[in-house]
Amino acid sequence: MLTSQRRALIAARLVRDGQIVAGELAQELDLSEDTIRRDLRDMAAAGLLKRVHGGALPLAPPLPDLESRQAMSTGVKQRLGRKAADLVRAGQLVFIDGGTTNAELVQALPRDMALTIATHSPAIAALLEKHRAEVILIGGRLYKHSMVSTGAAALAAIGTLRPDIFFLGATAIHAAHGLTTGDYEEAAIKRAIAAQSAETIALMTREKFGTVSPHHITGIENIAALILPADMEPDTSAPYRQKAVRIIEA
Amino acid sequence: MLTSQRRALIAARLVRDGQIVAGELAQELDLSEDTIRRDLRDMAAAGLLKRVHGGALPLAPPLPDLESRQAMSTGVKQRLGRKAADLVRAGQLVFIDGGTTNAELVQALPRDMALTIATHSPAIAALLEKHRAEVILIGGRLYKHSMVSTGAAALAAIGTLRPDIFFLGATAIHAAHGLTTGDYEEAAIKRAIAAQSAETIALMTREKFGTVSPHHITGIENIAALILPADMEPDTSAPYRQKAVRIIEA
DNA sequence: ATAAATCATGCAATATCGTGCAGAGTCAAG
DNA sequence: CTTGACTCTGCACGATATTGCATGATTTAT
Repeated sequence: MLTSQRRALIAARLVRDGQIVAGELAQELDLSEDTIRRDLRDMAAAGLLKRVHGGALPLAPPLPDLESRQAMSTGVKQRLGRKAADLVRAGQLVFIDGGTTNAELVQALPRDMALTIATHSPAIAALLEKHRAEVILIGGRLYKHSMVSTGAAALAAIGTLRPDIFFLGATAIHAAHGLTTGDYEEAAIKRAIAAQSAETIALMTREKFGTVSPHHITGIENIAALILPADMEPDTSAPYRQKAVRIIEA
Repeated sequence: MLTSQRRALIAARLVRDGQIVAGELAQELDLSEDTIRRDLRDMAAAGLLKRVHGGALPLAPPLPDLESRQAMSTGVKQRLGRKAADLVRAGQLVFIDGGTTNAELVQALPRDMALTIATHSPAIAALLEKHRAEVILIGGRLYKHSMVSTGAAALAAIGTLRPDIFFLGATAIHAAHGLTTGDYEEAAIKRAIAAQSAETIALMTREKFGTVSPHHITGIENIAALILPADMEPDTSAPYRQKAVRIIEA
C-alpha cells in the first residue's frame, strides 16, 4: 500500500468513524504504530486532522448526535432509532432485535457508553464493533429472510438473559391483533425475548400501522412504549394511545 | 512492447486497480523500474495521473467503495479465498472462522450451492444473506478485537457440530511453533472447532509466515492443507512442505 | 501512586528517486 | 550503404523518502 493511499484511507476513516485509533489501524494495515503516528503527525501539521493522545480526530467535529445529524439525516428510521437510543442507560442489559430500524438505533448509541447488548442478529452485532459495549451474540440456525438466529439453541440462550429493555422489530401492528410478523419461528423467538425482558419497546414506521401478519408476537398492552413517526395521521395512532401505551414521537 | 502501448496499459491499470506500483509493474512487464518511472513522470506532466512515492494514483480517484479495496492490499486475500472456495463441495458442513481472508472465501462461494455453513463471526454470517446455504451462527460473548463469539456458550454450541472442513484464520504460522493467535479465549475456540472438524484448512498471507503469537492453536501436522500466495519466496514455504502438509498456491 | 500505554526522537536498513551516461535501435539525409 | 541525429532503454550512483526499532519522556488509566 502506497503512503499516499494510506493517508487517504486515514482521511476517509476519519469521516466514516469520526476517529482514528493509532494502534488499531497499525494492526489492521500490518504496519508499525510509528508509521501511523508519523502519518497522523504530518497530516496534523498539514491541517487535515486534529492529533490526540491515542489517535486523531476530525478537525471540525461534526457536531454529533444532535443538531447536525438530525439536520442531515431526514430518514424516518434514523429518527426512530435516535429516540430509542435516548431510552438506554449505562449499565443496562439491552436486547436489540434485527432489522434496519434497530440498526439505526445502534448507530445512534454513544460509542463509549458502558452497557451490555444482546442480539440475535449478526448484522446488529457487526455494527457494534467500534462500541465499548459488551456484546452477547445469540446463536442458532439463521432464518434467511430476516437474518436472525432461531431454533432451540437460540431459545435456550435467550432463557439465560434478563434484559432491561427489548427493542422489538415487527412487520405489522394492529390495534386489535397487536404485533405480528411473517414467520412462525421468528415470532416464537420474539415472544421469548419479550417474556424475559423487563420492558419491551417497539419501533414502528408508518406503513406498518393497521396491518396484520400471520404470526402473533404480543399484544399492544404488553408494550412499554411505542416509538413512531411524529408526522403520522392522528387517527392512525389514536387507538394505541387509548390502550395506555406510552407513545414516543420521533 | 511499444511505449504508447505501455502507457495505455498504465492508464488502464490505473482505472482497474486504482493504483500503480512502479516496482510491481516493472517486474510484470520485465522492464527496468526506470522505464516505468519515466512513463509515470511524463504522464504526470501530461496531467494523466498523480505521481506519488512508490507509484502513481488516478487524478480523481475515489469510487466510494475503493477505500475498502485499498485496505486489503492487492487482492492477495481474494486469491486465497477463491482457492479455498474451490475445496468446498455441496452438502458439506463447513465451519468458517472470522477475518477478512475468510470473508473473501465467502464472497467466492457460489451463491446457489446447497450446503451448511457454521461460523462464530457475525460479519461472516451477515455476508451469507444472499446465499442459499443454511447458516448456523455460534453465539456467545463477542471478543471485541476480532469480533467472534467466545466463552462457554460458544464452546458448547461448537461441541454439537462435526464439520467436514474448518477454514481457520490465525495471526501467525511458524514451522516449529505451528499456528498461533493473540488471544487466549480465541485460541481455545479455534482449537475446539479444529478438534471437531474432519479437516482443518489454514489460509495464510505472506507476512504471517515465520512469526509467532502468544497462544497456540494447533501444530502444522494437524493441518490438512495450507493455502498461501503463489508468489512467496520458496525458502519461506519450504519448511511446511517438509511437514507433509498439502500446499495450495493461490 | 504506580503501572501501562502512548509518544517523540534518533538511528539504521531499505526502498525509491532523479540524473547522467552508454549501448542499441530507428530513420532519414547524404 | 553509410553516417549521424534521435529515441529508448538499462545501469550506476548519490540523494531522498520511508519504515521499523530502541530509548527515554510524557500521558493516561488504575
